Amino acid sequence: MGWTDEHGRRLTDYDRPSVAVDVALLTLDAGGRLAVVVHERTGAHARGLPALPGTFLHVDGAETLRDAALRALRDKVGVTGREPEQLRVFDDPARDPRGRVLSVAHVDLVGHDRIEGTTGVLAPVEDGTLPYPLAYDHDLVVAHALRWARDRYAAAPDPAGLAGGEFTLLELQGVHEAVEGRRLQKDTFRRRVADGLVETGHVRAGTVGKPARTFRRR
Amino acid sequence: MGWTDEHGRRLTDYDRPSVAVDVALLTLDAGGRLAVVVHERTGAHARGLPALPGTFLHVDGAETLRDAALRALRDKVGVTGREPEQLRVFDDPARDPRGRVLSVAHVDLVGHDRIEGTTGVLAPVEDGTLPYPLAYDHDLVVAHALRWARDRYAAAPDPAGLAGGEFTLLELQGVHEAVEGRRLQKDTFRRRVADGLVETGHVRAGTVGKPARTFRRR
DNA sequence: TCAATAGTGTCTCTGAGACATTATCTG
DNA sequence: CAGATAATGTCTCAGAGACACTATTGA
Repeated sequence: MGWTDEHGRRLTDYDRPSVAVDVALLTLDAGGRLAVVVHERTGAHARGLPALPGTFLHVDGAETLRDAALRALRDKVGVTGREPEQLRVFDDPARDPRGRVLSVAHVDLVGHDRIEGTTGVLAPVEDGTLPYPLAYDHDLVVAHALRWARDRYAAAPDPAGLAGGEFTLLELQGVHEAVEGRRLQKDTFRRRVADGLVETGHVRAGTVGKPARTFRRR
Repeated sequence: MGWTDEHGRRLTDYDRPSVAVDVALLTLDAGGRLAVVVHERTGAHARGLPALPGTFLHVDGAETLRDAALRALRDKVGVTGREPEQLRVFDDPARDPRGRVLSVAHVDLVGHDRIEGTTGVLAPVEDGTLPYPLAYDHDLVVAHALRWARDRYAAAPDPAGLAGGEFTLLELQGVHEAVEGRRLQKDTFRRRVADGLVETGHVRAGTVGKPARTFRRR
């Protein structure tokens, strides 16, 4: 790399920060409540508060941020096949006691079924706050992720597919209530999402009351 | 820095990327059209296409991304007193031929008066495209910045204050048409912004026709 | 039959969009 | 006065929100 800048120096003559990625992976717990996947750090070299799955960007090998985020999900909580989205960079110089570490926060939403059997731990996100603090500035990351998810769910019916492939309107409404963090009115909700749904022709039978029709996302 | 990770290594044992900030500073040119501030790079060590004002993050001294963005604006185009906002990270491994450089793109909107007399050059952003290509992936940055600006201007009247402190509704409409990139209907526009404005009590006199009342943002 | 859940008709309110009209200035 | 620009009355349409009613099932 023989390039020099306006002062005649090479890139590597300057001090560089470490760059990490952290992923706020949101999901619903068994009770249908919004939660974020964290991992307990119990090793000899990494103890302390639970943290979001994260890792350092591997510069050798030209890894992208997206690939690093996928690697963190796989290695830290055993989740694969996701498509995390960039949220923002957290750059408080004091955010990591080990040195100057920028964190490129990512966010994704995943169905509960993809979490089961993994090493991830669910931390409920009750009205925007966690039951215990997270490591580094990860509480802040979760707060941003939550706003991102709410914006997306306000704009389209279940964009992440948390309700699964086929669902009744009431099931879909439950997912939206969990993510958006507020109760919704069923008739208003139905009309809001109707355009984005296709009827499957099936019904959800075997319950008390009138069986509900099921839908797919368009 | 004695901290070690789960593999017993220090942070600085890993290869780290260079981190740059680039700022898409949007403004209106003399004709009231949307433009982005670029600078020509004519030095011996940096020739080529015009680029957005940018710089490398200074890790020594614990510089934040925001401070680096402000420094880039001051040193590269002579603009001060702004509040750039983070847009996203561009991380294509091939985006900079000098090596692995992540760019944290920022965006800001500034009144034309703050650009006059600076070393910046205005590149018009005609319906989202530039008249000539920019260095690196800066065309992509501008495209994202434009979307950001349009979203903000769709939500509130002139959030960046491009119209100045006191303006007529038609002047405000001209600013919004330039940023949003479409013609607006005056009566619809007036009602849309009315809530966010306060009447000054003055009128814009000395023109032909009925003098217009002037407003301030609330 | 009743209890429970699903689904819809309809009313109000708000805001965008558009057309046409009225108001007030300069020359 | 004419011409130009400012400002607004009013109509339509669409969507959110809410209430109440009807529909269909199991027990």
